[in-house]
Amino acid sequence: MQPHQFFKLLSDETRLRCLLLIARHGPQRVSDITHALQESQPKISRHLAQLRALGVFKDERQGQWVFYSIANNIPGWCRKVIEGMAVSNCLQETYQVDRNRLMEII
Amino acid sequence: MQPHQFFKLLSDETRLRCLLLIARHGPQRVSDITHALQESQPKISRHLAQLRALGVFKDERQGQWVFYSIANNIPGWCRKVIEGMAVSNCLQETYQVDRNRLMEII
DNA sequence: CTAAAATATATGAAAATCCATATATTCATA
DNA sequence: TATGAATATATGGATTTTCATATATTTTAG
Repeated sequence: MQPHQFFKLLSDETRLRCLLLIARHGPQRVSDITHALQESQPKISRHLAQLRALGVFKDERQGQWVFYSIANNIPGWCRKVIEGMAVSNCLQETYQVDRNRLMEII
Repeated sequence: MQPHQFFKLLSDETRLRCLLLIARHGPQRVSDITHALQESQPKISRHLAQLRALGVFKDERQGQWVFYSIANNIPGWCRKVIEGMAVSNCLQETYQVDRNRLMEII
């Protein structure tokens, strides 16, 4: 994965919201992410597929649900960016609202 | 500056090459960046303008030349991403070639 | 000193490409 | 059949790039 490809994933706010949610709350079902972000299911599915296509996410079916999570073999520099974001104060209200909506249902 | 906006800047390889070059070699003239990256002058100029528009770069005219450099008031989390990249092993051959071409002329 | 030429950078306009989204549909599982 | 997830298609819009040219500064010729 080339740096500019990884950053392109982070350049879309929907993908960034998915990533941050999973970075902080672990593996999640598509339906729960869809609810947390209040976006359409196809939209979420497409963005998750992009994150998976570059190896940032992995997916795992469990019965009727598909769980997405951060792939365990992502490069160290990617992990550093993700974790750096999760702890920095750069995160606006949106991201907190997503987390709140998620925590209400899991 | 919102995280996804900053990452969008980094999502273009030309901009990323400009940024890394300046992160590691300090303020540079447009013409020298153009030479190091072997890209057209308008192309470089436009990408530098984007980096400046979001406050990542500042520019300073010195006579006939314009020097671009990293703005001194960028958010800490941006600086961390930039510096993290500069020291990581994520950088491919391209970036090293840019640096070599720059060092031949400065 | 002045006018013209050369150099450095920026920009307007057009073309080409890429991207995100919505809707409808399909696939997979229970 | 009902639910959850993925995909096909169409479309609007954004982004990138190029070409030609404009602007600003410095150098050179007269």
